[in-house]
Amino acid sequence: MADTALATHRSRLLETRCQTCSLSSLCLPLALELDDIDRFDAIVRRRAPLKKGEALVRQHAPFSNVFAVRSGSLKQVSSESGGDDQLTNFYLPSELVGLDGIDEERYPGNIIALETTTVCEIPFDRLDALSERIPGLRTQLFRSMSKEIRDDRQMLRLLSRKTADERLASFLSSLSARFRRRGYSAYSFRLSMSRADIGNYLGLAVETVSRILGRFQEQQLVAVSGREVNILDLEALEALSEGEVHG
Amino acid sequence: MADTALATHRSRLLETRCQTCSLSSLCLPLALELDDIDRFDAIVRRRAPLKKGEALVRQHAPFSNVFAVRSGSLKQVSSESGGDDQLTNFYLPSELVGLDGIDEERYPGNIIALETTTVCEIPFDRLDALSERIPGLRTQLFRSMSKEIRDDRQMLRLLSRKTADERLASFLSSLSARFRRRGYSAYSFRLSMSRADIGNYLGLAVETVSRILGRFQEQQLVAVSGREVNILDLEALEALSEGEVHG
DNA sequence: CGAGTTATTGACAATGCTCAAAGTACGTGG
DNA sequence: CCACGTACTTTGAGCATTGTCAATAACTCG
Repeated sequence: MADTALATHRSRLLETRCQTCSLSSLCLPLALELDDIDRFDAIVRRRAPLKKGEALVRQHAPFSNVFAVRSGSLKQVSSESGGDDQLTNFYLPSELVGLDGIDEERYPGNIIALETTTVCEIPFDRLDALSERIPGLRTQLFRSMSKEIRDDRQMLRLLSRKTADERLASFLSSLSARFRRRGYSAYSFRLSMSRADIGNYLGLAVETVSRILGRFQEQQLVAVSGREVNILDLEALEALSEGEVHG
Repeated sequence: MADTALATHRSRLLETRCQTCSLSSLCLPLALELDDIDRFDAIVRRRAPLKKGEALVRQHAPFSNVFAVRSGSLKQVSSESGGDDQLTNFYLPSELVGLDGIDEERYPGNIIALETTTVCEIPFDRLDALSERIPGLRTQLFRSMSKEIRDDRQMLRLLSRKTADERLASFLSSLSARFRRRGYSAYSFRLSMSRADIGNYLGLAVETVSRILGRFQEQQLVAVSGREVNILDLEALEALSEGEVHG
């Protein structure tokens, strides 16, 4: 009995250690030595899964942790006075959440689970301290932030120059690439976000999202059924997303 | 003779040291002890001024330095295949340029001087190493990057939700605030960027920028003459930029 | 199974873009 | 210092893309 409990306990610990985590090659400790991974592991806190719709952090709450997504997905929504929300990001497994709160020491948006989602909680002050002793960790942190800036700049381009069709095509091919990178199918996946979320993120009305998805289907680019997506012609989508005309 | 040369040399050194720099309260070493400022100072390289239109860095060039603007201003322009450029940022004195190149080890855009501009060049590997020994410097670096992410998210909101009028109003009041923070007039300044640059940045056609600036003038919000701007009603501009209707 | 949310579809309107042309500022060289 | 060429800015007219409003259809989950 005690043996079984212990075994269960140990296996639970094991499955929640960075070294055995399937995301280790994508996540923050990706470049670390074994010893360093252990040190990093020691400051990480595992959390109970979030249910769909639950908030991981609330806008304006004091900043103290960053989070790495283990499974599921989240959205970040910033509300301004006037009730118009802006969805600024979707987060998938291995991605780091909360880095935009460092500066003002508050989280700049609500982070909401789109489905059942588990995250690792990483106290930022300890991460910062550890990054002093582990240069590789510091590098990785700088890289994550730098990448986030670059991604946002891509998004600026999307919002300022792309047509509605190009935006949807970008969105789908980018999701496809992100899933592929994580070992999932690049051609067949389920959207965890609503059409309204997609529209909000892409700067389009829900109706436009719906219409264009319909059109893509007619054009045999994708097969969409509710939130289930099958990509039929990834190349064409990618071309479209870069503004190349299609026949 | 030798004395004079030495004196000149020393004074030139003095005027280009962080401790005597008028931007020290806004720039990277803002929170450091005197000793640490000296250590930071030692890795900073001063550069000959850039002339208007000159490139500080070219897109895709290998990343090695970040830069702090000392005087003047710059724009960042990313070109994608297909010749459509996206202007992603304007940089004013004390701001840090190049942080978005860390991740890919290439600069993601051309950085072009909008007028005669001087910058401090900071080798990133040395900055990184120094940030190991000076926690306050590391904190400041994280903050700068975090702020850049937050600013970009604000920009996403602007591009995805704001009307052309709101965008221009945001642009002007944001510039006003940035000048004020740097000790310049918040009400009277000269735009170093062209209407085309503004339009590109805000996701608008040049013609729209011109028309709306004209309308703002009719409405007595600003007085614009070429690139010279006088803000007549900052409150109204700020209200407008948040989408509040105006009479 | 039914209430509420989410998605689709249609008709119409508006904001901002494109194209075109003229006017103005700028800077370079004579 | 002025003249000229170039680049930048303004203004007008028509139009396209996408948003808004409205109604219906399809899920989702107690």
